[in-house]
Amino acid sequence: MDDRKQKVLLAIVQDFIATAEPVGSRTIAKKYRLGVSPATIRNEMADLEEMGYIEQPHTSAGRVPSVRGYRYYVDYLMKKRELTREEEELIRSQLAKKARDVGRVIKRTGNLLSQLTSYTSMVLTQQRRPSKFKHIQLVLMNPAQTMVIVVMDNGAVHHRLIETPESFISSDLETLSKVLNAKLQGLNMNTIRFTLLKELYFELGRHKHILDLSLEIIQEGLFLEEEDKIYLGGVFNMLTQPEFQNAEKIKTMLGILEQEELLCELLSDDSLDKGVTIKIGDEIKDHDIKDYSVVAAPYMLSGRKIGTVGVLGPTRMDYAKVISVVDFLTKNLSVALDRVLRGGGR
Amino acid sequence: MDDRKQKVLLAIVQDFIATAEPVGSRTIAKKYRLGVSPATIRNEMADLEEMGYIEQPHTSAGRVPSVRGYRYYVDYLMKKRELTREEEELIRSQLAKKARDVGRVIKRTGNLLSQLTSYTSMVLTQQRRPSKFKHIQLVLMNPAQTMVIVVMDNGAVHHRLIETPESFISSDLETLSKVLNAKLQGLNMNTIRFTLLKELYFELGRHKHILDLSLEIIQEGLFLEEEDKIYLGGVFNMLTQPEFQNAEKIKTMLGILEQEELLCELLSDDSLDKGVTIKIGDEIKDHDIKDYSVVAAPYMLSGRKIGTVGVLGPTRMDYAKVISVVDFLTKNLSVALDRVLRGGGR
DNA sequence: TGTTAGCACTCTATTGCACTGAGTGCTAAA
DNA sequence: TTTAGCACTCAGTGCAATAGAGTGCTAACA
Repeated sequence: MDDRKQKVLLAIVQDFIATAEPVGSRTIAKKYRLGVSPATIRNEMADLEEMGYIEQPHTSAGRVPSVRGYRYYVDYLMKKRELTREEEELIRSQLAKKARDVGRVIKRTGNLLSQLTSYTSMVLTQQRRPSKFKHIQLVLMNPAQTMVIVVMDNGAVHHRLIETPESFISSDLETLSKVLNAKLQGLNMNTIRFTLLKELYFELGRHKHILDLSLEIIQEGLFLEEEDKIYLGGVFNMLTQPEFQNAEKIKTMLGILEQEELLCELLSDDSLDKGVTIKIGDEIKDHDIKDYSVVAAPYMLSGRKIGTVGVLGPTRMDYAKVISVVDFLTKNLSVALDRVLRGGGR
Repeated sequence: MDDRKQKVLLAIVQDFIATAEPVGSRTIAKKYRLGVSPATIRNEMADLEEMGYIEQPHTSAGRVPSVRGYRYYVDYLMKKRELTREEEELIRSQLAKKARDVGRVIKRTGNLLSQLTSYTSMVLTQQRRPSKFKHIQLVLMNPAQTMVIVVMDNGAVHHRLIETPESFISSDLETLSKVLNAKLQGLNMNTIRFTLLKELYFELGRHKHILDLSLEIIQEGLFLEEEDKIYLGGVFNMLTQPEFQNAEKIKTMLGILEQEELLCELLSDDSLDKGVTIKIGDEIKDHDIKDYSVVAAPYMLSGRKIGTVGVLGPTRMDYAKVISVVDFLTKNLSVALDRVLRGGGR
């Protein structure tokens, strides 16, 4: 692909990203000053179309980038864009706000991302680390109920309120807690099951009911927490994009957004990479999603990946901007999370 | 309002609910067999319009119920609808599924509700009960980090990981936990602040850092937990309704749904009532929402209201059906929650 | 006095049609 | 190789005619 073709392709992609209208040869000649006439550009465009980089919605319309065209643009033509002072400032200040829990930070991140890009943001939180039992605590809440709290070594805390016979008193529970803690310390599920159960039941047989429930909660902690949660932000925001004049388009889009599993898969799939990943149109398997692109990047906590941030928008999205925002944001998010999860909360 | 007028109004509301098209006099005469001619019905309709129960989109269109018309229908004309076997069965089976946590049940409820009604469901969880301190537990996770867990008497559990000096050992933390538990038992924030702080700091001065953080977490537990969370379901679902052919309508609707505070307010506002509440169109203050109605009802846990379930749909919604579903669902939800929060989780 | 048939009238929605303008591809000249 | 010129295509727009749904009113009827 010669130099001029690249320039023409770049012009088409940029213009289409900016206006959402098919781009004609005249427009390019005028706006992008390639020093040649529209006719020449038409010839180049005919070539580019043959090569599969651009398409024509109908005979009398201008050209539109194809998925392949976007891909070429993203890989070779696109200039890196730096964030403006204001954008950096906004991100920093939002993430610096004191936040009480992770959920809050996640939500704020999503909104921020959507606000900066005008597309829909997705934040996935992953918990993939296998965990071990760390601590159990039984707290008598009232004569008939006990709170069972289980702490895993990866910092997860599970709790549930259970019914207990009125005969229980605080010190019973304390003893029980102590024994369980001593016996189960640092074990994972496999180890717990075979060696210790009999021993435990023998020793604490009297409290069978509570023991059952406790073990069940521990089990949950060990097995079931590998769950991804996804947060979406700025759906309404994205509707200001010109492609969404049409009710059908909106419906398709909402249809995609309601398939949480699909989105989760989309985001967790990048898991290998460290940096920003870009998926364009039908590079994604799902058919519905052929007119959309996703820009995603993982975020870390103490060097370990704990989730992914992504932006979903039309294939026509402003990749340069989105990429820079996602990149900057994920880096700063890691810092912010560290502060919330560790420090004094501010 | 005489008997025949009621019949005409009923016919108009029913037909409009079913078809979403303005209803003409001929249609009523034919489909609803009132035994009079279209001309007579036209006279009645003119009266009903004058009385404010129906409206005409334009001169050559049929009539459409006004908010007042819907209100009259809901209050006086509507026949109670029983759920079908299948519907009841579906609700029962979905709620009977074993669920691991409340969030899961809430989500499932929302989806169920939306599926049954074809409108958007909203589930609000409220935590309005003032709580007292019940228990604090410090767990050493690794040489440098400690997990602080605070249990409130209403069953809320708060936790956070904090940094601790390496010199700490498990028994330090145990002592600390014990003292804090003994001193702070059953207090609310006001009491804690004045009497005990000095005493505590004197006694445990050596551990000032950890004490500060612990108290902060307790404080959060006491003050900040009055937070409502709302879950929305089946937004996409609702788009199958004929009013959403138009992109603008969809945007307005999504605009409403993105205002979480507004929705929360809408649902928490019914807090007084025990049963199903119906708000139609501009009976709701917010202007955007004038074409929508909300049917809501609270759900309970051990006799105390802990949240609200609602359905948001066009004013033209099938009230009879929605009301019966919401009613049945909230009643069963209470039972299901009880099982999850208490029992063995299934 | 209430009901009904008939009719003129209103207004929306649809259809067909001509026209405009953007944009192309091709050809021939520079 | 580039460019000017030209015929051609096709979506979009505006306009007029038409169809159809529904009304309100009047006068006749029971």
